[in-house]
Amino acid sequence: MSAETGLRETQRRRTRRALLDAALSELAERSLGSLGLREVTRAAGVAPTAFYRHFRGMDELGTVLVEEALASLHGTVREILAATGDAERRGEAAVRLIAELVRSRPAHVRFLVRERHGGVPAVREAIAAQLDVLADETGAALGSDPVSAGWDRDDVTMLSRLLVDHMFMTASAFLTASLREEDWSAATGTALAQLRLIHLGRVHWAS
Amino acid sequence: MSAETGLRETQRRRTRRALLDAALSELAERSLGSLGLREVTRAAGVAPTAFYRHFRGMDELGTVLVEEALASLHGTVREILAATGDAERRGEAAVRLIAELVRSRPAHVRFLVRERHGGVPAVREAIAAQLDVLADETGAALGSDPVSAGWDRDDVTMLSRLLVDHMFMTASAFLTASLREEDWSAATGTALAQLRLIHLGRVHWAS
DNA sequence: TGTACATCAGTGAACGCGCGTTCACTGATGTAC
DNA sequence: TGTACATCAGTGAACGCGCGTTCACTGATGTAC
Repeated sequence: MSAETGLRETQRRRTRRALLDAALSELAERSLGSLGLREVTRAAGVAPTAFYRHFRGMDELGTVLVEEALASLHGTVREILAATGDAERRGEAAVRLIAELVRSRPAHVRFLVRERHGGVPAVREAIAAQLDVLADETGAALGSDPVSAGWDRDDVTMLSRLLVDHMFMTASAFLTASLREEDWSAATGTALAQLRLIHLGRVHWAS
Repeated sequence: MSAETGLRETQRRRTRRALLDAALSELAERSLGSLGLREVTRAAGVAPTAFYRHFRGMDELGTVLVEEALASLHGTVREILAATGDAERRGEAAVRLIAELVRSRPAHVRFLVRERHGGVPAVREAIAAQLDVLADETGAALGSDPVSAGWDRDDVTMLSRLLVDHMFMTASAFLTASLREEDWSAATGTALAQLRLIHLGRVHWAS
């Protein structure tokens, strides 16, 4: 088959992944700006010098993590926007999909939440730019929703931003709650109620 | 007068403040976890060893910054909750007070926004604990508001959290917009519209 | 299939550097009489 | 007010350490014939 790859390439990819995973794992309790190259290679089980076979430096590894994490998020947002049914059902789908993202890729989500306002300008700006894109996509989806018929551009924008920020809020709550099932369902309930309240605001909006 | 202090004490306080201010200044583009003791003393214009006359280490300086920043924020929240008038007026007061806080203490606000989800557990937890207190105070204020009469505890809590998170959202938007007057007024408009929408949700809420 | 050579992911030693922390000190400020 | 002593904020030298980066290397994998 055409996707066949040699042993060398397979091993190369494995090491690269080990470096990225080691970094994500270290980032559970640290921030990107304070993470060192030697810490990553130590956690990945390779010599420090092996790092340079895969990345120019920590900045480049950071960039790759941003791309990976944003791809996960982007997929989830598209699924949320594609949800059908009444407002309550779509809200439930949104919260469920966010919960699934946090469960399946906790390190990616934590990375985004932490570095969104974090101390590495390039990473912060890359996340901000992608959130603008997500807000635009959300805005486009809202535009084709009868509830928002006749809304002007600024109002759609302010609602999109509120929803995107609420998604982060919810993701962050799930991360904090991730240990106790009881906290997890409380976070779900809170997020659902907030979406319900925002929806009521939309229904009665008159610009 | 009893508040009289000697030259020595005056100079001591000045150096301590210089260290705190130097740290806040460095934190404009960095995160606390990646900030070193020598960087702080260099920026403050004192020898590295002078640091130990004031703080046990960087952790203790971080703790003091948390206390200072949260005190600023707490004051603003109390003023917001004390605002009177109809919903529109109270919303305007809230956004104006947040804007004033960002203008008067940008470094404190940036510190809170950044370290709220940042890489130093002790700082993150101290901020989270204080935000719980602010949410409780907000909840108490909502409880004595006719619009929320008859709301159950969980609903008041979810709204308080939404409002506190929205305050952070708004503060963060002001920080990002701080350079251009045009962006600043756009951020004000967005925040006001979001509060208006949330208020509409409250008015039509039925648990 | 077997052989000879090329590639290149990962290694280990070595480097210069800035870090946090210790220590004994200095000299201005504070205090007792 | 003047003198003798105590305090203590800030200093500068020194330390051991882990960092990022360089370099020539090794040996398994890939390729050409």
